[in-house]
Amino acid sequence: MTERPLPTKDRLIRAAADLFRRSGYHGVGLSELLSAADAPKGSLYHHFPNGKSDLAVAAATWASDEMLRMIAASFEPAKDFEAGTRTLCHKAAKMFDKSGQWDGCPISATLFEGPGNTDFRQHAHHLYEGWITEVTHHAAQLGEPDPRETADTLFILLQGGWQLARARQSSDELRKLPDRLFATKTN
Amino acid sequence: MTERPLPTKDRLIRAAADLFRRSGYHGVGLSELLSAADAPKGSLYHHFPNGKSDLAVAAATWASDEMLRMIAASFEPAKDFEAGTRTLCHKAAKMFDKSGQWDGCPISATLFEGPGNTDFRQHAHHLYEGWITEVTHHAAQLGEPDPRETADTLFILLQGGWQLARARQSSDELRKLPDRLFATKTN
DNA sequence: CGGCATCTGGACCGATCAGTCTAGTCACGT
DNA sequence: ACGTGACTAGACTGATCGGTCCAGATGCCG
Repeated sequence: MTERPLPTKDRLIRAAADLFRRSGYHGVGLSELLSAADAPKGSLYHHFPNGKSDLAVAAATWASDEMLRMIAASFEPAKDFEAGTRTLCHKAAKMFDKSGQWDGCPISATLFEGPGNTDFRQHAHHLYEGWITEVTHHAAQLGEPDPRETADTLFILLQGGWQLARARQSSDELRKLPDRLFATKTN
Repeated sequence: MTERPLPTKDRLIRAAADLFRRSGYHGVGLSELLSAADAPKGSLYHHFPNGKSDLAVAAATWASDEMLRMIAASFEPAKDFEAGTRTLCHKAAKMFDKSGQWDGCPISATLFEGPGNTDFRQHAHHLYEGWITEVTHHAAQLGEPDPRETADTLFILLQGGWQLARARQSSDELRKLPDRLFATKTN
């Protein structure tokens, strides 16, 4: 992929997304962040005038966009909704393994665990609804009877499944998700 | 909301459970913690020699025990597993509303977002398995065909549903959980 | 009463926190 | 070659962090 001469701003965003997901907003210090991104403090406050909080929003948004891309890449080539769901859960499991099996959801770790700030939480809500809207769209496209409710259910399963996978240190919990969703629903 | 008859140690544990759930382990300072518990620093280090981390483990364990009690109270008087599940989700919804609708799961906020410490995470795993074991027990007791898998699913739904409820600021997401679980499962 | 252990109160510590500030470097248009 | 704005570099600051320490209460035995 394109990873060669990544500009400082992007290095900051990616390092932030990575570290916040691992330790939560308050669990990451600026010094750790900057050394991970290999950037000096001046650059941070040049690109993100409000410092850590601005960077956190950017990092969560970037992570959310990646998730949207993953959703689209799973459902667009799918024959039906079940196939797309299986692909998505499989991709999520791979991401889980690649992350070291301890990280949480990038959005909740960054925004929900962040400052008491209401803007943070509403932004998290906005990003989550973006995921659900995207899934709803594909569910409708693929002829699912109740796309809105189905998308909600898939969101819940992914969030809960990720948590269980994290506790058990096993991405299998994510791979088994579609079975839970479709086991009795084959009509 | 005065807990005056409560001994200092318990006041610390409850304040910690409350605050960690709201802001995560790193998001709560000792000063905030101590003023919430109305206790001086000396008491903390008397009751919890290792300080914040000891207290966090105690708080998470206490919160977990409360959850175990809630599970037992939901399933013991239940005619069947579905009834128990509905009671449990209803109780969870009430707890969600009472918590101010922004707090997360006390265990993951306290232990997963805590220090990189492996002990923390394994303890979280241990507590979670305690919940699942308890639900498995009741599911078996109430004649559910596959108690282990059913308990896993309920755990996933509760974790994911709580997250969605938090984003949407609506405990209805928790109340609707049993419908998602039993809608197509009317065997 | 004395003697001892448990618990409390808070002053104090070095480390680290997020954030500020300014001098210096660099790329690029002219 | 020069000027200008975008960007980097890191020393510095005041606040707050978690943690230590010990003198004083307090309770509970004799």
